[in-house]
Amino acid sequence: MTTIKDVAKAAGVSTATVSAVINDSAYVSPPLRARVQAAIHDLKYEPSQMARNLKKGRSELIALIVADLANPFFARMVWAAEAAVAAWGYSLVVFNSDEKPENERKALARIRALSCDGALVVPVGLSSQYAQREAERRGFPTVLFGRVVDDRHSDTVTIDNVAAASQVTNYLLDLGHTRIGSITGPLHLTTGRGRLDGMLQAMAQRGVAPEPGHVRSGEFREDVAYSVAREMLDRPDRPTALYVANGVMALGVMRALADLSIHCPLDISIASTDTISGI
Amino acid sequence: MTTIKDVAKAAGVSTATVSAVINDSAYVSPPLRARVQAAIHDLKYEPSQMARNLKKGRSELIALIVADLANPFFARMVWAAEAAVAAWGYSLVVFNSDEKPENERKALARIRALSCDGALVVPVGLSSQYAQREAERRGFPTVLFGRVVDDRHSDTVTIDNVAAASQVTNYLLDLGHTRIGSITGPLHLTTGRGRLDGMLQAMAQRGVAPEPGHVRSGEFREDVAYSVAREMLDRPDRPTALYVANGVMALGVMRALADLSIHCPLDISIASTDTISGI
DNA sequence: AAAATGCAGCGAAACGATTAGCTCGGTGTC
DNA sequence: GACACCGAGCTAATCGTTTCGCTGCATTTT
Repeated sequence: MTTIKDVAKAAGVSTATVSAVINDSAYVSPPLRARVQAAIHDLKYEPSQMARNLKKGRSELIALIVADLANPFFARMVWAAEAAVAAWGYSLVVFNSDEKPENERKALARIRALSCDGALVVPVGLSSQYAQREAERRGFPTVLFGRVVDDRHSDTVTIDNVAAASQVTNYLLDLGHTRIGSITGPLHLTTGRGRLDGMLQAMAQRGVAPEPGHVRSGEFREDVAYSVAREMLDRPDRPTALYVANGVMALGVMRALADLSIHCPLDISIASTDTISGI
Repeated sequence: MTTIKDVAKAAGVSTATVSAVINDSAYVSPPLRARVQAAIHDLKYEPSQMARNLKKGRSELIALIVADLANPFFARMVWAAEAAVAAWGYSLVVFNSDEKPENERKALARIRALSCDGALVVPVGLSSQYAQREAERRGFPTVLFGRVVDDRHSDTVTIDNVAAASQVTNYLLDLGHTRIGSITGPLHLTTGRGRLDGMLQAMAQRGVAPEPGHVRSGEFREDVAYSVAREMLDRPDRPTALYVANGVMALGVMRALADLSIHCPLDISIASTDTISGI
């Protein structure tokens, strides 16, 4: 590999001058600058990002840890994050915690080792762990996404899950449904608990109570939603409308409907938070 | 940050010994080893991956350049690639060329600068550019995925597009269809050209000729497929079956069908290479 | 003319690790 | 007892940059 020293030698200048030319960090007279640039070109020199990183203590790397890369919603996040960081000259390192705290922990360790300049994390959300981890994160730019953890020291981007669920439930109520069921996510996550709460609130406000068997929780997975839906819907007293916690689960529900020959929207209404294209 | 020197000082040994303990690269007597480990623990020392990289010339980073991160098919590739590299202790840096050669070129440059240890690339596929780039890539472990470019020096993973399209077309023919149309991808890509060729071959072998207006090409995009499908299908002489080049385009076609109140599979059969969940 | 100023460019010390080569004391052999 | 040998641990060079502080030289000020 050709280094800055080779370039310096070829151009008959010091490495400091080459560096100045590369980074435009100091005035270099036109003739020297030209010689340096010619040498860079001739030798096909490219600065080593690694050496630069070591010296500057920054890596121009941003990390993204998502809770489930197989979920199209989070896959879309990769797309968005890549575009954003690329626009600033950074590169994106992607990790999948797969909803496992252990994987998230490993990823965070690796991120520190790589000296990433910042991290975007969809936390797996066991708040106790975050408390202990908070100290480590202190001073390291981290933004939590989607799920709120009990950690008042981290910037977090999320939606108002309760309000969202409440709105969608009211919409179903307005359509005239009274037998509304729900398949929600894990209740230890705000995206699970909050959406369920919002739905229950909306129904309570209208004086409607969901039947016990019509409200079920599960993981944010297509197959889980499928099983739950098959079970819940394969009975005469099934709900006439279903609020499903997220897009992936809605897919599972749709598959269950197809298998049970229940037609949507003819026989049942399905609503969900965060749809994914294809539904 | 705490460095290897701090640890060495705290443990009363040289940095070489600390390094030996960390990497298990040389015998260190139990007492010293214990002291070093204690110091590492006390100081919460973590080796700087960057410094290590610089010295060893490897980054433990694998790059992935996909042609379109918004396409669920490639998003799924991110999932698979992340899992694979993580299993080997590497991390995945993701780039989106967005089907633009210029972006791909930039990503490749960045990958070299970051000293990634290898790259997985879904090439945008203008072969001329690859020829000129081949020299740069020489010696750099690169695997091309999905699309074959005119470059006999790169390892490539792909499917037999012609055979795949041929099979699916034969299936449609077996169902009794004769008015089969196709919406294919860009013809400068093997995933575009090959799939069209396979379809035409299969039809020719059965003595069936597609109608001119029933074979159209476009970009691998949902909206493009939608427009083309609307136009092609909103006529009385529309095909009774359609072979669509990929999953994203099939989504667009399905949307067009819904808008035109054409029912699938009642009124028309739709087949595609690489479905995406949700259809 | 001497002193002061400005400035282009250089030399060398970092950054934080790995590792080749050396030292130094203890064993084993003749 | 002299010699070679061995093995644990250290010293210092190295990876490829950036950057602080210095050197001369040319110009301006007194």
